[in-house]
This record gives sequence, structure tokens and C-alpha cells, in this order.
Amino acid sequence: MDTALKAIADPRRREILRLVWSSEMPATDIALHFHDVTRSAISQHLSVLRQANLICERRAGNRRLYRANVEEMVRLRTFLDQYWSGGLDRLKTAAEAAQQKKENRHG
Amino acid sequence: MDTALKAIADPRRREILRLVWSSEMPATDIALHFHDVTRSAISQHLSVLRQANLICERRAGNRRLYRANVEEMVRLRTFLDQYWSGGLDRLKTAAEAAQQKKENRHG
DNA sequence: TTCGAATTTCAGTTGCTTCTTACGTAAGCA
DNA sequence: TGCTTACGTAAGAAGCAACTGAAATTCGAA
Repeated sequence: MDTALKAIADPRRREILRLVWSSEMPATDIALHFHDVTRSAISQHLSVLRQANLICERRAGNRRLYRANVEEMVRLRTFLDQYWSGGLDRLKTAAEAAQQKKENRHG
Repeated sequence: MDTALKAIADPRRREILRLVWSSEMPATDIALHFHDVTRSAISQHLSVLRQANLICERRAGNRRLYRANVEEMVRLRTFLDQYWSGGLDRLKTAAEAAQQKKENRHG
């Protein structure tokens, strides 16, 4: 989970995921979207995403087609949601406790 | 936003945020929760979180009290939500397009 | 088999992250 | 004033991350 979080912390990798979310795309096409780095760099980003299990690779002849692993993306979002809602729950509990205290003082 | 994402990509920093989410806590107490690193390391994590605007600092005499910047946390979550829902939207559009194509073929 | 295209992998550089130890500083107390 | 507590900051080690350019791999085509 930590690997995935680190993977999406990079804007280039988020952009790659965006490209391959709704349809698969060959590595070259992905690389063409980035004018400031080499293909090699993109290939390495793809490798990071693959290790984080955030993309799937399919070979078709000469090419390698990538697409986002939506299941894993959803799992990551669930993890984040739980993290946030856990925090908000504690905040709520703390607010209620403070309220209780106040009422006790004034009652 | 990127700074914030990188900040929460670290499990120790997520744990710190969890500690100070619902109530403020002095640096020493925060550090005491971590038995495997020095106080200095925690201080540096706090500095990373502060630069990401994810925590607020308040000085009280000798001490420095930290608490999560909930507004910023919410903003970060919103950003992530938009990222995900953007992806799911594209996925939906792509699925509909594929469906349309299929119907055209068969019609 | 030989060539070219698509793509990864390797080697090397540069810069960032995380950590430790040591030091600096400000507030509070004797 | 001098000591202690609660911190941050500096300096340096070790490891990791992001790149580039060159070499290797793998497939399709001639």
C-alpha cells in the first residue's frame, strides 16, 4: 500500500495512470505525451507503477500495452478514505467530549 | 499539493498526523510514540509536514504544540477524489463508446 | 538470416530523503 | 546567573529516486 502511495505521489506517474485508465496504450504513445524526458525514463516510471500493481502489461507482438489496474486503484482509494474518515471520527469524538465538558461546567 | 502527497506517502508521517488530528500535542509526546527513531528524526518529519501545510504549530512557553491542519487535509482528499472520479468518468465514457460501437455493428 | 522498430535494462550521475550525533537557543527554575 | 527542559538546526552517512545515453532483447518483416 505504501509502494502505491509513493507511486502516485509523482505527478508524471499520475499522468501516466490517467492516460491508461480508460484504455490501454503502447509504451511509445505514453512516452510521446512527455516532451521533457526520454522514453527510458517513462519506461522506468512504468516499472514503478507495475511494482505497485497499479498497471497491467499485455504484450502484443512488438508492443507492450499498458492499462491501469482499476481494482488496485479502488483499493488504494478505500485505504485513503479509511485513513481520512478515521481522522474525522476522532475529531468528532474529541468535539463531543469537549462539548460534554462544557455542559458539565455550566450545568 | 504534490508536497502534501509526498508527505503522507510516509507511514511515520501518517502516524504523526493521526496523533495530532483530534487534539494538539507537544513535540516530545509525539516523539515518545516512536521507539525506533530519535527525537531529531521526528522533528524533521514535523518540519516536512509543516512545509506541506498539513500541521499547525503553536508555541506555549517552553513547548511547541502541533495539530493537524484539517482544512488542508480535506483539500488534499478533495484533490484525490477528483483524480479518481476523473478516471472513473473516463472509464465510463470509454465503456459507453464501446457499447455504442457494438450496437452499430449489430444494427 | 539480417534489419529495423519497440521497449527494457544497465551503468553512471545528480540530487533528495532519512537518519544519527552534536550543537544551538529560548523558556523556565533555583 | 547558572542549570535544565524542550525543542530546532547543522553536518554528514547511507540509501533511494529520477534521469540520460548506450547496450541488450524481442518481435516482425524483407
